[in-house]
Amino acid sequence: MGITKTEAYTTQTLSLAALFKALGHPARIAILEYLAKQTTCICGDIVAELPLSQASISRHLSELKAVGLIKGTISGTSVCYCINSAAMPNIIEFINQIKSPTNQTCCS
Amino acid sequence: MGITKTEAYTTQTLSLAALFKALGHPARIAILEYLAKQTTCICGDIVAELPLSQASISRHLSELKAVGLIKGTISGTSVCYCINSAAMPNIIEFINQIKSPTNQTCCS
DNA sequence: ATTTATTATCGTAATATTGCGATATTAAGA
DNA sequence: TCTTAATATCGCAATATTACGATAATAAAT
Repeated sequence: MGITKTEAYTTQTLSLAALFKALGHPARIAILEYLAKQTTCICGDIVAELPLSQASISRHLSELKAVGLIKGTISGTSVCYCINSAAMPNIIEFINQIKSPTNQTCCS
Repeated sequence: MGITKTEAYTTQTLSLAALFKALGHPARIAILEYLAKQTTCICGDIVAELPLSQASISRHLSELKAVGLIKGTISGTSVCYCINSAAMPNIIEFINQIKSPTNQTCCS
């Protein structure tokens, strides 16, 4: 990312930014869309869904997991992934706060 | 960002990712929080709000503007900024789609 | 016309991200 | 135990991001 002055922000701001950063890559959006499309957890066939190597997918999955957007459970030789709905309220709350009632006196 | 295989994703996935990427930096979160805190547009005093140089703030503002999260209108020698609520529905829709009814048969 | 104020852009250095092949790790099955 | 299968991690090269000082651009005011 280049140099970021992390010490200048609140923990909340930093964790929100981290959450959004994890969402800020098409492969990770695609992974989440795929997981959401299914009605159950996905154990193992995510690599086949995207045109990326197994190593790259694994990396993206671990980033999504690191910020709590997905959960993974080991199941034999494979891993079951599903979306962690618990991560969403923070995002929704922020967006609601942001889209709030600014009186658009000049930018209209 | 390193190399990203943009050609492998749908336009919608790419633009969602771009939107989230713009949100994925603490300075930009802080800018949006500041804009939301006000009841009117902000003309000019954003630089004083954050511990970044004028050049850096300007860059962050233009990134937010590029993805449509804020609007800016020139007003004399300064620029008036405010949040563009029109950008939010896409985000909310995606999050709602994502947090949807996965039967957590294994990841619980 | 000159100065002042405000914002944008350029150029550069430091650091982060992405993707992949290769390899390690872990668990199941023969 | 040896092999197979699935996922994770390492190391590297390519590229992107971030931040800043310096400077340009633009508009108001004198």
